[in-house]
Amino acid sequence: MIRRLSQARERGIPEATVARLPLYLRALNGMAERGLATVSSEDLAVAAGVNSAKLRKDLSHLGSYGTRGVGYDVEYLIYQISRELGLTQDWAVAIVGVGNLGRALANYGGFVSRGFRVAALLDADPEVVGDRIAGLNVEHIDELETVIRRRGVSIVVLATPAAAAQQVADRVVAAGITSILNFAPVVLSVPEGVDIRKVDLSIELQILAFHEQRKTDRMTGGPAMAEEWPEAVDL
Amino acid sequence: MIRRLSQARERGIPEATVARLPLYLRALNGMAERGLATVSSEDLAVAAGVNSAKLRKDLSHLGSYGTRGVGYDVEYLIYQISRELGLTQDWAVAIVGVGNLGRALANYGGFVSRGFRVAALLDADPEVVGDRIAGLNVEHIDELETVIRRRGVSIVVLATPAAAAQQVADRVVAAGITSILNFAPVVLSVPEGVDIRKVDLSIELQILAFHEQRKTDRMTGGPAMAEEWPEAVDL
DNA sequence: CCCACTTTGTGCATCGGTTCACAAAGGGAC
DNA sequence: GTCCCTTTGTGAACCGATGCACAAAGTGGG
Ligand SMILES: NC(=O)c1ccc[n+]([C@@H]2O[C@H](COP(=O)([O-])OP(=O)(O)OC[C@H]3O[C@@H](n4cnc5c(N)ncnc54)[C@H](O)[C@@H]3O)[C@@H](O)[C@H]2O)c1
Ligand SMILES: NC(=O)c1ccc[n+]([C@@H]2O[C@H](COP(=O)([O-])OP(=O)(O)OC[C@H]3O[C@@H](n4cnc5c(N)ncnc54)[C@H](O)[C@@H]3O)[C@@H](O)[C@H]2O)c1
Repeated sequence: MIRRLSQARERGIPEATVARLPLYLRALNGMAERGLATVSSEDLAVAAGVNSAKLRKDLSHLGSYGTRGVGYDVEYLIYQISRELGLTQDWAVAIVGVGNLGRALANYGGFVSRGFRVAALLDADPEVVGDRIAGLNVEHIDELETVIRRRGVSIVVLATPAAAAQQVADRVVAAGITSILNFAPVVLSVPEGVDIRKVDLSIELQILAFHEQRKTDRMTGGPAMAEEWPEAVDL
Repeated sequence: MIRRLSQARERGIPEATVARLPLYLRALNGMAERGLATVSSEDLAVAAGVNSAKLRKDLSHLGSYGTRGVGYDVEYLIYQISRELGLTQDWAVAIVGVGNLGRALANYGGFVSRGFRVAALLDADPEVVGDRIAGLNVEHIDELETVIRRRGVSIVVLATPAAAAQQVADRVVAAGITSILNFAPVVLSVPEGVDIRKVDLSIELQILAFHEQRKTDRMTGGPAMAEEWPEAVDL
């Protein structure tokens, strides 16, 4: 029987769901390696660290791929999620800014594993340009447009200093890129239609610090309520 | 006049707000450097890339620190947000797993700038132990408990391979740590009360790929509807 | 001192996302 | 074929977050 496309398919998958699909995919891959043929929403939910009702609702947005009384076919679900995420094609990624972080990313194996391929490394520093890292030549940022076109790059990872990030982002966007992963601690401004995701270590640590402070406050009997502004600063 | 503590203070700041405070703080620091004394919610919102009503509501959770008709005092607001986030104290951070990524993190300057201090580097590989990185000796993972206690570490950054992450997390938690930033692509299971934040490159790329696919699909006239499962796989 | 102007702080409607709970679907035993 | 058991898919209630819109508060000018 040809499976009916649920009306949910095509008509926008919720953003929160999209963000969890890679998690399910990772859990499923682990299960496939261990030779499991089917999995229940309950088991998969546990492996992915989410609630099983949420998992079922998420999957229902892709279509009706489970079998009541049985669960989901592991391989089939891997294929469906991969396809939905666009991982059945391979994506050429360029890393701009080959410093501490850029090098770590370039050398990172887990990158390649799932549809992503580092296709170019670019930097502005003549000292760095020409270096061979993870089998790739570091090219000069002046070549940006050419490299993007020639290698079919569609995702750019920004690992330059904060001061250069906006300027590089502008060039990258002008070159036709619409997907950017930004590691620099700045709010990038880009035109409508360009997707930016950011990874910000410092923000993550600050959020942890906030909660950590709450925990220790609670133990030591609450924060020092008095101290609001140590030396009264005239507003 | 002593400022009244709003009832919102102390009684839980929304998680979404907490996640944005570091953003406001960063924008404010930039403004302070440029010598601005006060800022309106509108200007600050633009600098932080959010809606101004949201910004005002966020700040209102900390207290009533603005002046109608004028805006917010930059220095004062920096202090209030810093205090709320717990950045007026300094936090000792340990990095476990000193490979590609761990090294980049250890060498990262922006780390120290705001209340965080890398206090220890730990690894299991005898080849790596003893290396001097960013002025710190890499210590053996066996010393974990001692190092955490002696240096007053309260936040641990996990940069080990995925396979080791859960095991290391267990030890770290047993040593009394309740805040972990995890770079390994695994769902860590930890007891109630332990906060985990994760940074997952691969997930970010997959989310970008999803949207990128949608964009190109739209241009090429929608996805190939027929192909649902290339070679019918028997369920 | 009053008035016009600016900008905050928030009540309220709305929205997206989560969770519960259950009817419907399918499998397997006999 | 019938019955029982398991598990999906989803309606509906709920919850937190967002954004509009405006009254209240404060500034500065005359
Ligand atoms: N290293 C980390 O662990 C870490 C963690 C979090 C965030 N970050 C952020 O990631 C970014 C990179 O960090 P890093 O430690 O690798 O810095 P880095 O200084 O080691 O490397 C930056 C690289 O970008 C290059 N560059 C500068 N301007 C450029 C331009 N216009 N075009 C192309 N390349 C340019 C430099 O030549 C250098 O090689 C920074 O914004 C940093 O704040 C780094
Ligand atoms: N490098 C990247 O750009 C990148 C990006 C995203 C995610 N990650 C993830 O970050 C983690 C680290 O990546 P990497 O590239 O630095 O890997 P790596 O192999 O270069 O480094 C891992 C380090 O952890 C150490 N280690 C192993 N077991 C340990 C244990 N039980 N206790 C303490 N240390 C132990 C190893 O000796 C090694 O030095 C991995 O989980 C990886 O998937 C890395």
